[in-house]
Amino acid sequence: MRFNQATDYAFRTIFYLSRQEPNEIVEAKQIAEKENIPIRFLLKTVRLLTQAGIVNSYRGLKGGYALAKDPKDITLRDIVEAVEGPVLINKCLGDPKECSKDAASWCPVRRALYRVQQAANKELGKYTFNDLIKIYETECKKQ
Amino acid sequence: MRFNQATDYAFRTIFYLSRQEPNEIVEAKQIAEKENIPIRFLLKTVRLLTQAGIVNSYRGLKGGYALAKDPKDITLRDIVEAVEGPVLINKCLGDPKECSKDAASWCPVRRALYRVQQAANKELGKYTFNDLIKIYETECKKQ
DNA sequence: CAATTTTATACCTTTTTGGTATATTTATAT
DNA sequence: ATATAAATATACCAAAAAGGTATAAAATTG
Repeated sequence: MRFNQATDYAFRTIFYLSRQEPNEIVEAKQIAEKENIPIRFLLKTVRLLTQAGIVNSYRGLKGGYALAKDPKDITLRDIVEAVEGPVLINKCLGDPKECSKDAASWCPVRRALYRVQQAANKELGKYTFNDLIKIYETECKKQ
Repeated sequence: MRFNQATDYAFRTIFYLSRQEPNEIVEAKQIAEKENIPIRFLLKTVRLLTQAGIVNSYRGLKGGYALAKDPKDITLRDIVEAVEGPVLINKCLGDPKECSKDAASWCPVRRALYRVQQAANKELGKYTFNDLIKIYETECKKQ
Protein backbone atom coordinates (compact mmCIF):
# COMPACT_ATOMS: atom_id res chain seq x y z
CA MET A 1 0.00 0.00 0.00
CA ARG A 2 2.03 2.88 -1.29
CA PHE A 3 1.67 6.16 -3.12
CA ASN A 4 3.22 5.99 -6.54
CA GLN A 5 6.26 7.82 -7.80
CA ALA A 6 4.23 10.47 -9.61
CA THR A 7 2.53 11.43 -6.35
CA ASP A 8 5.86 11.65 -4.58
CA TYR A 9 7.18 13.95 -7.32
CA ALA A 10 4.00 16.00 -7.09
CA PHE A 11 4.41 16.46 -3.34
CA ARG A 12 7.90 17.77 -3.90
CA THR A 13 6.89 19.95 -6.82
CA ILE A 14 4.20 21.67 -4.79
CA PHE A 15 6.50 22.01 -1.81
CA TYR A 16 9.05 23.63 -4.10
CA LEU A 17 6.51 26.06 -5.53
CA SER A 18 5.25 26.81 -2.03
CA ARG A 19 8.63 28.16 -1.11
CA GLN A 20 8.72 30.64 -4.01
CA GLU A 21 7.31 34.17 -3.96
CA PRO A 22 3.55 34.10 -4.38
CA ASN A 23 2.58 33.88 -8.06
CA GLU A 24 6.18 33.46 -9.12
CA ILE A 25 6.36 31.44 -12.31
CA VAL A 26 8.91 28.66 -12.32
CA GLU A 27 9.64 26.58 -15.39
CA ALA A 28 9.50 22.79 -15.28
CA LYS A 29 13.19 22.53 -16.05
CA GLN A 30 14.12 24.35 -12.88
CA ILE A 31 11.85 22.23 -10.69
CA ALA A 32 13.12 19.06 -12.32
CA GLU A 33 16.73 20.00 -11.70
CA LYS A 34 16.31 21.20 -8.14
CA GLU A 35 14.14 18.26 -7.14
CA ASN A 36 15.91 15.61 -9.19
CA ILE A 37 12.84 14.58 -11.14
CA PRO A 38 12.92 13.32 -14.76
CA ILE A 39 11.62 16.32 -16.66
CA ARG A 40 9.37 14.51 -19.13
CA PHE A 41 7.71 12.65 -16.33
CA LEU A 42 7.37 15.82 -14.32
CA LEU A 43 5.69 17.63 -17.21
CA LYS A 44 3.16 14.84 -17.50
CA THR A 45 2.50 14.74 -13.79
CA VAL A 46 2.18 18.48 -13.33
CA ARG A 47 -0.58 18.52 -15.90
CA LEU A 48 -2.72 16.59 -13.44
CA LEU A 49 -2.09 19.29 -10.88
CA THR A 50 -3.14 22.04 -13.27
CA GLN A 51 -6.24 20.11 -14.25
CA ALA A 52 -7.10 19.90 -10.56
CA GLY A 53 -6.72 23.66 -10.20
CA ILE A 54 -3.76 23.41 -7.85
CA VAL A 55 -1.26 25.09 -10.15
CA ASN A 56 -1.57 27.51 -13.04
CA SER A 57 0.43 26.89 -16.19
CA TYR A 58 1.84 29.47 -18.58
CA ARG A 59 3.01 28.58 -22.06
CA GLY A 60 5.61 30.17 -24.26
CA LEU A 61 8.75 32.06 -23.42
CA LYS A 62 8.84 32.98 -19.73
CA GLY A 63 6.23 30.33 -19.17
CA GLY A 64 6.13 27.74 -16.43
CA TYR A 65 4.06 26.97 -13.37
CA ALA A 66 2.85 28.83 -10.32
CA LEU A 67 0.60 27.82 -7.47
CA ALA A 68 -3.06 28.58 -8.09
CA LYS A 69 -3.76 28.77 -4.35
CA ASP A 70 -2.17 29.80 -1.13
CA PRO A 71 -0.03 26.97 0.33
CA LYS A 72 -2.21 27.10 3.42
CA ASP A 73 -5.11 25.96 1.23
CA ILE A 74 -3.37 22.96 -0.34
CA THR A 75 -3.24 19.69 1.60
CA LEU A 76 -1.41 16.43 0.98
CA ARG A 77 -4.80 14.93 0.28
CA ASP A 78 -5.40 17.41 -2.54
CA ILE A 79 -2.20 16.27 -4.23
CA VAL A 80 -2.95 12.58 -3.81
CA GLU A 81 -6.41 12.97 -5.24
CA ALA A 82 -5.19 15.07 -8.16
CA VAL A 83 -2.56 12.51 -9.15
CA GLU A 84 -4.02 9.12 -8.18
CA GLY A 85 -7.65 9.87 -7.65
CA PRO A 86 -9.34 9.27 -4.31
CA VAL A 87 -7.72 6.93 -1.80
CA LEU A 88 -9.50 3.57 -1.96
CA ILE A 89 -7.69 1.14 0.29
CA ASN A 90 -9.65 -1.88 -0.95
CA LYS A 91 -11.21 -2.64 -4.32
CA CYS A 92 -14.70 -3.01 -2.91
CA LEU A 93 -14.60 0.50 -1.46
CA GLY A 94 -14.42 1.88 -4.99
CA ASP A 95 -16.97 -0.38 -6.59
CA PRO A 96 -18.97 -2.85 -4.46
CA LYS A 97 -19.27 -5.11 -7.49
CA GLU A 98 -15.53 -5.76 -7.25
CA CYS A 99 -16.12 -8.09 -4.29
CA SER A 100 -15.54 -11.63 -5.59
CA LYS A 101 -18.09 -12.83 -3.07
CA ASP A 102 -20.54 -10.05 -3.97
CA ALA A 103 -20.87 -9.41 -0.25
CA ALA A 104 -19.98 -5.74 -0.10
CA SER A 105 -23.37 -4.62 1.11
CA TRP A 106 -23.13 -6.46 4.40
CA CYS A 107 -19.39 -7.24 4.78
CA PRO A 108 -17.97 -6.20 8.16
CA VAL A 109 -14.40 -6.27 6.85
CA ARG A 110 -15.42 -3.66 4.32
CA ARG A 111 -17.02 -1.53 7.01
CA ALA A 112 -13.89 -1.57 9.12
CA LEU A 113 -11.70 -0.80 6.12
CA TYR A 114 -13.94 2.11 5.28
CA ARG A 115 -13.22 3.59 8.70
CA VAL A 116 -9.49 3.07 8.21
CA GLN A 117 -9.79 4.86 4.90
CA GLN A 118 -11.62 7.74 6.52
CA ALA A 119 -8.89 8.03 9.13
CA ALA A 120 -6.21 8.09 6.45
CA ASN A 121 -8.05 10.74 4.47
CA LYS A 122 -8.59 12.82 7.56
CA GLU A 123 -4.92 12.72 8.39
CA LEU A 124 -3.87 13.50 4.80
CA GLY A 125 -6.24 16.46 4.83
CA LYS A 126 -4.64 17.79 7.98
CA TYR A 127 -1.33 18.77 6.48
CA THR A 128 -1.19 21.89 4.33
CA PHE A 129 1.92 23.00 2.49
CA ASN A 130 2.06 25.88 4.88
CA ASP A 131 2.36 23.33 7.66
CA LEU A 132 5.16 21.62 5.77
CA ILE A 133 7.06 24.87 5.52
CA LYS A 134 6.61 25.29 9.25
CA ILE A 135 7.79 21.75 9.89
CA TYR A 136 10.78 22.52 7.71
CA GLU A 137 11.58 25.69 9.66
CA THR A 138 11.24 24.15 13.09
CA GLU A 139 12.43 20.58 12.65
CA CYS A 140 14.63 20.45 9.61
CA LYS A 141 16.33 23.71 8.66
CA LYS A 142 18.56 24.02 11.69
CA GLN A 143 20.28 20.75 10.96
CA MET B 1 -2.97 3.28 -2.68
CA ARG B 2 -4.73 0.00 -2.23
CA PHE B 3 -4.32 -3.33 -0.51
CA ASN B 4 -3.82 -6.12 -2.98
CA GLN B 5 -6.13 -8.99 -3.77
CA ALA B 6 -4.21 -11.46 -1.63
CA THR B 7 -4.73 -9.26 1.41
CA ASP B 8 -8.42 -8.98 0.69
CA TYR B 9 -8.67 -12.77 0.43
CA ALA B 10 -6.71 -13.11 3.65
CA PHE B 11 -9.09 -10.78 5.49
CA ARG B 12 -12.00 -12.92 4.40
CA THR B 13 -10.21 -16.18 5.18
CA ILE B 14 -9.49 -15.10 8.73
CA PHE B 15 -12.99 -13.76 9.15
CA TYR B 16 -14.30 -17.10 7.98
CA LEU B 17 -12.11 -19.04 10.40
CA SER B 18 -13.07 -16.65 13.18
CA ARG B 19 -16.66 -17.73 12.85
CA GLN B 20 -15.86 -21.45 13.31
CA GLU B 21 -15.65 -23.27 16.60
CA PRO B 22 -12.31 -22.55 18.29
CA ASN B 23 -9.55 -24.83 16.95
CA GLU B 24 -11.84 -26.27 14.31
CA ILE B 25 -9.82 -27.36 11.30
CA VAL B 26 -11.20 -26.25 7.95
CA GLU B 27 -9.71 -27.33 4.67
CA ALA B 28 -8.69 -24.80 2.02
CA LYS B 29 -11.25 -26.15 -0.41
CA GLN B 30 -14.11 -25.24 1.91
CA ILE B 31 -12.84 -21.72 2.54
CA ALA B 32 -12.24 -21.21 -1.17
CA GLU B 33 -15.76 -22.29 -2.06
CA LYS B 34 -17.54 -20.35 0.65
CA GLU B 35 -15.54 -17.20 0.09
CA ASN B 36 -15.27 -17.46 -3.68
CA ILE B 37 -11.50 -17.41 -3.76
CA PRO B 38 -9.37 -19.26 -6.37
CA ILE B 39 -8.08 -22.22 -4.40
CA ARG B 40 -4.50 -22.25 -5.69
CA PHE B 41 -4.15 -18.61 -4.91
CA LEU B 42 -5.70 -19.09 -1.51
CA LEU B 43 -3.28 -21.90 -0.66
CA LYS B 44 -0.36 -19.67 -1.54
CA THR B 45 -1.71 -16.76 0.45
CA VAL B 46 -2.63 -18.74 3.56
CA ARG B 47 0.94 -19.92 3.81
CA LEU B 48 1.92 -16.33 4.64
CA LEU B 49 -0.60 -16.38 7.44
CA THR B 50 0.80 -19.59 8.89
CA GLN B 51 4.34 -18.24 8.62
CA ALA B 52 3.16 -15.22 10.60
CA GLY B 53 1.74 -17.47 13.29
CA ILE B 54 -1.84 -16.38 12.67
CA VAL B 55 -3.13 -19.76 11.56
CA ASN B 56 -1.98 -23.33 12.17
CA SER B 57 -1.85 -25.71 9.25
CA TYR B 58 -2.39 -29.46 9.29
CA ARG B 59 -1.37 -31.72 6.45
CA GLY B 60 -2.79 -34.98 5.27
CA LEU B 61 -6.22 -36.47 5.52
CA LYS B 62 -8.44 -34.37 7.80
CA GLY B 63 -5.92 -31.59 7.43
CA GLY B 64 -6.61 -27.92 6.83
CA TYR B 65 -6.29 -24.67 8.72
CA ALA B 66 -7.34 -23.33 12.10
CA LEU B 67 -6.71 -20.03 13.82
CA ALA B 68 -3.59 -20.02 15.96
CA LYS B 69 -4.99 -17.23 18.17
CA ASP B 70 -8.22 -15.96 19.56
CA PRO B 71 -10.01 -13.66 17.08
CA LYS B 72 -9.84 -10.94 19.72
CA ASP B 73 -6.07 -11.04 19.35
CA ILE B 74 -5.92 -10.72 15.56
CA THR B 75 -6.19 -7.28 14.01
CA LEU B 76 -6.55 -6.11 10.41
CA ARG B 77 -3.03 -4.79 10.75
CA ASP B 78 -1.71 -8.27 11.57
CA ILE B 79 -3.18 -9.59 8.34
CA VAL B 80 -1.85 -6.74 6.22
CA GLU B 81 1.62 -7.14 7.64
CA ALA B 82 1.59 -10.90 7.19
CA VAL B 83 0.61 -10.66 3.54
CA GLU B 84 2.15 -7.42 2.26
CA GLY B 85 4.67 -6.57 4.90
CA PRO B 86 4.49 -3.34 6.88
CA VAL B 87 2.48 -0.45 5.48
CA LEU B 88 4.88 2.02 3.87
CA ILE B 89 2.86 4.76 2.22
CA ASN B 90 5.88 6.26 0.46
CA LYS B 91 9.08 4.69 -0.82
CA CYS B 92 11.30 6.86 1.35
CA LEU B 93 9.58 5.64 4.50
CA GLY B 94 10.87 2.15 3.81
CA ASP B 95 14.37 3.06 2.73
CA PRO B 96 15.54 6.69 2.95
CA LYS B 97 17.92 6.01 0.08
CA GLU B 98 14.90 5.65 -2.20
CA CYS B 99 14.46 9.42 -2.26
CA SER B 100 15.58 10.57 -5.70
CA LYS B 101 16.70 13.83 -4.12
CA ASP B 102 18.45 12.03 -1.24
CA ALA B 103 16.66 14.41 1.09
CA ALA B 104 14.88 11.97 3.35
CA SER B 105 16.77 12.99 6.48
CA TRP B 106 15.34 16.51 6.51
CA CYS B 107 12.29 16.32 4.20
CA PRO B 108 9.13 17.75 5.76
CA VAL B 109 6.90 15.92 3.28
CA ARG B 110 8.35 12.68 4.54
CA ARG B 111 7.74 13.70 8.14
CA ALA B 112 4.11 14.47 7.47
CA LEU B 113 3.65 11.24 5.53
CA TYR B 114 5.16 9.35 8.41
CA ARG B 115 2.44 10.71 10.66
CA VAL B 116 -0.22 9.74 8.16
CA GLN B 117 1.25 6.26 8.08
CA GLN B 118 1.19 6.08 11.86
CA ALA B 119 -2.46 7.08 11.86
CA ALA B 120 -3.30 4.41 9.30
CA ASN B 121 -1.45 1.75 11.28
CA LYS B 122 -3.12 2.81 14.48
CA GLU B 123 -6.54 2.54 12.90
CA LEU B 124 -5.74 -0.82 11.29
CA GLY B 125 -4.57 -2.07 14.67
CA LYS B 126 -7.85 -1.04 16.26
CA TYR B 127 -10.04 -3.63 14.58
CA THR B 128 -9.82 -7.21 15.79
CA PHE B 129 -11.72 -10.06 14.17
CA ASN B 130 -13.79 -10.20 17.30
CA ASP B 131 -14.81 -6.62 16.55
CA LEU B 132 -15.69 -7.64 13.01
CA ILE B 133 -17.95 -10.38 14.27
CA LYS B 134 -19.61 -7.82 16.53
CA ILE B 135 -20.02 -5.40 13.64
CA TYR B 136 -21.53 -8.25 11.68
CA GLU B 137 -23.99 -9.06 14.46
CA THR B 138 -25.09 -5.50 15.08
CA GLU B 139 -24.92 -3.85 11.67
CA CYS B 140 -25.15 -6.54 9.06
CA LYS B 141 -26.85 -9.74 10.11
CA LYS B 142 -30.33 -8.33 10.62
CA GLN B 143 -30.53 -7.22 7.01
C1' DC C 1 -0.02 -48.66 1.48
C1' DA C 2 -3.48 -45.55 -0.50
C1' DA C 3 -5.83 -41.42 -0.24
C1' DT C 4 -5.87 -36.67 0.93
C1' DT C 5 -4.20 -32.55 2.33
C1' DT C 6 -0.59 -28.83 2.64
C1' DT C 7 4.03 -27.21 0.89
C1' DA C 8 7.56 -25.77 -2.27
C1' DT C 9 8.91 -24.17 -6.53
C1' DA C 10 8.33 -22.48 -10.71
C1' DC C 11 5.92 -20.59 -14.27
C1' DC C 12 2.69 -17.61 -17.00
C1' DT C 13 -0.32 -13.73 -18.51
C1' DT C 14 -2.19 -9.27 -17.79
C1' DT C 15 -2.05 -4.82 -15.78
C1' DT C 16 0.32 -1.08 -13.77
C1' DT C 17 4.22 1.74 -13.29
C1' DG C 18 7.75 4.73 -14.59
C1' DG C 19 9.59 6.90 -18.18
C1' DT C 20 10.52 8.60 -23.16
C1' DA C 21 9.62 10.61 -27.98
C1' DT C 22 7.41 13.51 -31.34
C1' DA C 23 4.66 16.82 -33.07
C1' DT C 24 1.72 20.77 -31.80
C1' DT C 25 0.18 24.89 -29.58
C1' DT C 26 0.95 29.15 -27.14
C1' DA C 27 3.40 33.17 -25.78
C1' DT C 28 7.44 36.36 -25.72
C1' DA C 29 11.09 39.22 -27.43
C1' DT C 30 13.43 41.14 -31.06
C1' DA D 1 6.69 38.66 -38.63
C1' DT D 2 9.70 35.53 -37.00
C1' DA D 3 12.72 32.86 -34.12
C1' DT D 4 12.71 30.99 -29.71
C1' DA D 5 11.19 28.80 -25.68
C1' DA D 6 7.92 27.08 -23.01
C1' DA D 7 3.74 23.78 -22.00
C1' DT D 8 0.39 20.29 -24.18
C1' DA D 9 -1.35 16.18 -26.45
C1' DT D 10 -0.71 11.76 -27.91
C1' DA D 11 1.44 7.77 -28.28
C1' DC D 12 4.71 4.56 -27.25
C1' DC D 13 7.89 1.38 -24.60
C1' DA D 14 10.25 -1.61 -21.09
C1' DA D 15 10.34 -3.33 -16.56
C1' DA D 16 8.02 -4.62 -12.54
C1' DA D 17 4.11 -6.15 -9.94
C1' DA D 18 -0.19 -8.43 -9.61
C1' DG D 19 -3.04 -12.25 -10.03
C1' DG D 20 -3.32 -16.75 -10.93
C1' DT D 21 -1.95 -21.70 -12.44
C1' DA D 22 0.76 -26.24 -12.61
C1' DT D 23 3.55 -29.92 -10.91
C1' DA D 24 5.97 -32.56 -7.85
C1' DA D 25 7.01 -33.50 -3.07
C1' DA D 26 6.07 -34.13 1.85
C1' DA D 27 3.12 -35.23 5.67
C1' DT D 28 -0.82 -37.39 7.91
C1' DT D 29 -4.66 -40.51 8.51
C1' DG D 30 -7.07 -44.83 8.13
